[in-house]
Amino acid sequence: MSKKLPTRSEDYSAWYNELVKRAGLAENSPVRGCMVIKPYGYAIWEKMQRALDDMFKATGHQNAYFPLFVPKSFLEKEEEHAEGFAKECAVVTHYRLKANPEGGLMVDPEAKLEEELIVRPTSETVIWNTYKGWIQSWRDLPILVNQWANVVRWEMRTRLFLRTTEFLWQEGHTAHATEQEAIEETEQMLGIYAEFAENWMAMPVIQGLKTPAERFAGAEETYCIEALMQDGKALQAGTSHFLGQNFSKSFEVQFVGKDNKLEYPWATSWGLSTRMMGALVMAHSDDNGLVLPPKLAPIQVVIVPIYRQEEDLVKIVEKINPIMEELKSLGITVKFDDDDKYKPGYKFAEYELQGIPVRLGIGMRDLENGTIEVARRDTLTKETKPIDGIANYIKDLMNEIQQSIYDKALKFQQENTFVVETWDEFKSQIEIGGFVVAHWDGTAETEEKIKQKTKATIRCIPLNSIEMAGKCIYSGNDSPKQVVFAKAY
RNA sequence: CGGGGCGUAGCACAGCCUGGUAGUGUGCUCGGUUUGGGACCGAGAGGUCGCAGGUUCGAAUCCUGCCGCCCCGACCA
Repeated sequence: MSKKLPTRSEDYSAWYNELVKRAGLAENSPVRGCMVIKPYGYAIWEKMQRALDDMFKATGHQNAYFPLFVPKSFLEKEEEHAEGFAKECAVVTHYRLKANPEGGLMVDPEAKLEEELIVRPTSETVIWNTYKGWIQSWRDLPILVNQWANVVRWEMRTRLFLRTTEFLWQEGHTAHATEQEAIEETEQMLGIYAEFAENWMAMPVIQGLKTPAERFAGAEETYCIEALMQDGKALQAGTSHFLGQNFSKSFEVQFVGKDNKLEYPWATSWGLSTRMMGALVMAHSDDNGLVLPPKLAPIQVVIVPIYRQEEDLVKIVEKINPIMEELKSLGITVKFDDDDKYKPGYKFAEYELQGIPVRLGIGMRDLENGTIEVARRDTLTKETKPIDGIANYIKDLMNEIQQSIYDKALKFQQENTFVVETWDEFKSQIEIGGFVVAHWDGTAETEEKIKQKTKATIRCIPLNSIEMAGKCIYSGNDSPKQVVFAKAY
């Protein structure tokens, strides 16, 4: 195996795949389209889970768990939903194997299920079937539930983290007495996703609405956050759906309101998946490996001792122990790497590959001078600092790095967002990449034509886009506001 | 499902065209010297060459069939 990663600019895809594997995040599994998330990758995912879960709880949500299997009849109930997911479902048809006369095992034809079970591609149907039993009165509402789960979508082509057959996510499913309340919930959760992306992942996003063509199957309105990757392609990073009364009607869920009238509750659902791991990699990493924002780094500081003799190491340990304690008491996760199987240079490269935000180096020279070497992963800069007061310095540095990674990503996003007025400009800019802001006449036909001709899709209609009359770049018809186009993952 | 490519040591590959009984890098094991940016020297372990059949005195190499994987498209909250 070569020691160098491929470079980002030469072959982005190869760089990404190699990085995900080499940094110890995940690898392909022998099972079609599925991946193995390795301990280091999972540790980052756990930090993401924790951050999101805290935000969900702070807004009154609770966790619950619903079945993996969806009876086919459930999936059929909401027509658009059924149509949208039908093409990508794994289906359980039998419940038993038996010995094959020719060796090995075979499906027992006697054990055919009367009704096929679908491995959930999403849980709206099982959950609304359950909510039927939970909701009778306005007093039962709202229901604010989230589940952490795995889902299966049988996509034709897969990519580590970005589109795997099985993936992990959270899906929130809420029920409300009024339309207004449900819309507010949808928007609130989108806001939480945006806050998570920007404050935790240090990844700026555009919040917006999907066009009807890009909407979740069965939703009245789909809100999303869209991020820009370093190769100029967009990535849908999270979605929040206003489901109207589609599911409550399909599953015949009704409640008696304060006015003693029967009503259908209003629903939302919102999800964010392990795809965010891919986003994290593609948003910040460089040719030396991952760059993790401190808030999501499983290890925030690594200390590498540099020594020749065993007694030198003892001296270093003596010096470093109180600093480790101090860092821990400041809430910083720190690892001291005295593994003598590898040389310092090897360790430096390895921790850079893993994106550890700060590396401290300490050797005899430092012990004499009362100093320590501080290396930043994000800027790849090194400086020698006095060892006194180093813990507090590191504490501040964590915040500075978090901010600096965000600023860099924001600058990249801004520099790669282009406003275009004409079809020619549009075509050439889409080829180059980035977010392309342009007028659109609002029709599905135009949207489809543009997609066919350029492979660009409307990523979203930004929530903050201002009303500004113009002409559609494709049809020349009137357009009330600009939308964001891009090629997407 | 279409178009292209690949299957040889843990990993990455060469060898195949022109058949002669398997090699390089890296990783691994042991010993020694090293240690402030991926160390060096020496010794060693590790492969039914994807599977099945055929041609041949002889097949990783040629032929046929099958299986698997990757890339590009179609598909994709």
